[in-house]
Amino acid sequence: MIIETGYRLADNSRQLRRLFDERVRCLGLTGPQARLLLSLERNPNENQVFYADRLEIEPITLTRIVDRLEDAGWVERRSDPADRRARILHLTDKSRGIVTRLRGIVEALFEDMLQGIDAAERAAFAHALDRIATNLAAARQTETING
Amino acid sequence: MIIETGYRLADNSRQLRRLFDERVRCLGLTGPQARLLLSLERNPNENQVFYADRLEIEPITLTRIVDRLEDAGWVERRSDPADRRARILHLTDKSRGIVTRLRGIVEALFEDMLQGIDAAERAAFAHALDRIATNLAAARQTETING
DNA sequence: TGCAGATAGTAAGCCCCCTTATTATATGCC
DNA sequence: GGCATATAATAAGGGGGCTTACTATCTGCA
Repeated sequence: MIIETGYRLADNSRQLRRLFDERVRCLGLTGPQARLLLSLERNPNENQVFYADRLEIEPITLTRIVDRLEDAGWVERRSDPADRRARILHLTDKSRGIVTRLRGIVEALFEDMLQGIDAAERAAFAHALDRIATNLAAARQTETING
Repeated sequence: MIIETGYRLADNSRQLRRLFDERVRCLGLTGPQARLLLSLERNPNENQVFYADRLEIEPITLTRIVDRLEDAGWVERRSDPADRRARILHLTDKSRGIVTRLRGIVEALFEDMLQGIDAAERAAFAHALDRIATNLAAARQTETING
């Protein structure tokens, strides 16, 4: 029972990720690229470390994503006048119009996902997810300290 | 609210995957390699297409994983006498002993994850996950037909 | 029988993710 | 002021995921 629940959680999120990737593909974006653009709109004018932290990926991983987005004109790196090591990321005119569509895709996706689940169930589900997030964070913390 | 729940689901599963990857790493295995070994024990004597289907990855992806597992002596490819195109995958003496430990890691992982969630909550959670799986499968089905 | 279409496995090439290591710059403390 | 430490970004290199395309083989049907 526990095993099944664990596998089901992992499977669901893989499907969720795939569906998102498929739906943003028609915009010429990969999933991670779209996630960065969304993050860039929600929290503008930050450096690369900030967004790597937000997306929970390593800075080097973000660097490569930004490389491709910059090549394609979706994103611009500008020097931070206050810190010569840092680069501030900016949306471009090209990408600014797309982000609205991305938000629509995200909302539709989550709506599709939760269809047929009523408010009470959704609340219980969200609560369980919260607890799981806490448990997983604690487990990783323990790992880091002991291992 | 919906958005938060969607993001939380995606985040949780990323954490779950990471924790699994970290815990099998001390055995000298990557996450996908460990998942294949577990699948290989549960359903022995099948060909590569079968396991690709089980792990929900493309055959070419499985090919590369098997390449590395075979190089490291964790897995053996044998010709299928009934179909000259196919290769049957086998555990080796080296890997057979490890799979028990892998099962223990999976059980502990899911236990850690669900800690503090009582039986009724777990059942409701599992039920919601079922519904979500159905919804996501339906959405991907629609996608495939229309797009 | 014989050919068309399906299937098993793999190659090439792209993107994402990581660990480890390097360079340039900031910061903190003596 | 000067040095140790921390931080921002990137490079190198490996594993894993994909799409597209190819070969070998099997299967089904005329």
